Amino acid sequence: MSEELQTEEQILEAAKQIFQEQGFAGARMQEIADEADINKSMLHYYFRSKDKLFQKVFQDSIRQFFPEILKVLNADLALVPKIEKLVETYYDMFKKHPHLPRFVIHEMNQHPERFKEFVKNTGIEIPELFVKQIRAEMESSTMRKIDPREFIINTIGLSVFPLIARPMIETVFEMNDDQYQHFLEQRKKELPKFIINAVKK
Amino acid sequence: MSEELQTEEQILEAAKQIFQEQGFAGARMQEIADEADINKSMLHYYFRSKDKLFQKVFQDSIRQFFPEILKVLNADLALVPKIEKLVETYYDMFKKHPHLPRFVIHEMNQHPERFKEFVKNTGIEIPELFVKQIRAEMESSTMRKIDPREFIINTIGLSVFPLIARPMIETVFEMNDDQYQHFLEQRKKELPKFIINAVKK
DNA sequence: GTCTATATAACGATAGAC
DNA sequence: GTCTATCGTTATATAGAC
Repeated sequence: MSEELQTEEQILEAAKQIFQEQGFAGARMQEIADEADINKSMLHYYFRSKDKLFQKVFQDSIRQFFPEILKVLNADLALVPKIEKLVETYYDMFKKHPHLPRFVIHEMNQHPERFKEFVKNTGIEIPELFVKQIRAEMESSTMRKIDPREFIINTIGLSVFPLIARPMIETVFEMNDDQYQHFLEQRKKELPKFIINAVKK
Repeated sequence: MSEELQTEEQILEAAKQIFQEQGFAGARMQEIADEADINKSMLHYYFRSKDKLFQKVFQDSIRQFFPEILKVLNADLALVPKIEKLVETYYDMFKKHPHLPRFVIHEMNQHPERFKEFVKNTGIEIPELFVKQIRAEMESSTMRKIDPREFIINTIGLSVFPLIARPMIETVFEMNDDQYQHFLEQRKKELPKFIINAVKK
C-alpha cells in the first residue's frame, strides 16, 4: 500500500525517459519495465495499456514544456531581460530534459487533433500580456513594427532549433560533444542580442 | 524486366511517404506495400529488409534536404537576396514535402552516428563560400560581428521551426489550416527582414 | 518478377497463483 | 500488489508455386 505511489512514480519516470527518447512507436513496454526495474505486468496493472501510459506521459510533457515558457513570456519584466530569461529557461530545460522538445514536436505532429485536445485540457492560453507588451514597445517607437506572433515564434524557434538539430550541427561544423556544449554556452549570450537587434528600429 | 525500374521506383516513392510521415518505428511494411499498390513480399525482394529500405529512404531524404539549401548558401548572390531566396526555398520544399524536416530531425537524433556517416557519404560540406561572404560583410562594416555558424543556424532554424511546430502554432494562436497557410505566406515576406535586421550594425 | 502461404519472432495484454 | 506463465496478434521475413 505504501509502495503504491512509489511504484507508480517509478513507472512514470521510466516511461517518460523511454517515450521521450524513442517516441510512442519506438518505445517497448519491456524496456520501460526494465528501466523502472519492475515487472512488465505492473505497467498494465497501473496504467492498463501502452496507449494510456503514453497519454499520461505526453500530457505531463506538455505541462512541462509550455507553462514554464508562457510564465516567462507573461512575467513582469522589460523586453530585453525577458528575452534573456526566456533563452536561459530553454537551455536549462534542455539540460534536464534533452529529448523533451523533439518528443513534443514529433508526437504532436503524429496526432495533431489529440494534441490540441490535450493543450486545451491543460488550460494553456495565448501569452496575452506579452502581446500587449510588444504592442506597447512598438508604439513607444523603440521597436519596429512586427506581428507579435512572428516575434514569439521566432524567439522560441531560435531557442529550440539548435537543440533538436544537434547531430546536424555537429556534423556540418565538425564539432565534438564538448565543442557543441561550448557553442551552446556562447549562444546563450549571443542569441538575445540577435533577437533584440532584429526588432530594433 | 522493363517493369523492374518502375516497381522499384513505386516502392521507394511509397516508402518515402510512409517513412517520412510515421518514422521508422511507426511505419509498417504492409502499409508501404498498400501505398505502392504491390505485394508485400516485393518489398523484401527488392530491398531485403525494412532497415535497408529505410536507410535508402533516409539517405535520399538527406540528399533532398541539405544540398538544395547549401546550393543557395554558396550561390553567387548578395546577402539580402540570398536570404530571401533561402527562405523561399525552404517554404517551397515544405509545400512539396511537408514531413521532410521533422522526419530528418527525428531520425537523425535516433541514430546520430549513422546519420553522420550518411552525411559524409553524400559529400555534404561546410558552406565555406557563405562563411567567407559573411566575414566580408562584417569587415565592410555593413554587418555587425556575429559567428557565421550562429547566423546560418538562426536562418535555417527560423525557416524550419514554424513548419515542424504547426500544431502548436495553430493551437496557441487559434488558427485553422487556411489561417496557418496565410500566416506562412506573410512570413515568407517578413522573415528576411527579421534576419537582415538582426545582423545590421 | 510476382503471387500465396507460412515460418518465426516480438509485442501488448491477461490469467491466475501467491 | 507482485510475480510467472501464456494467450492472441501483429510484424518482419522467407519458401515455394507459377
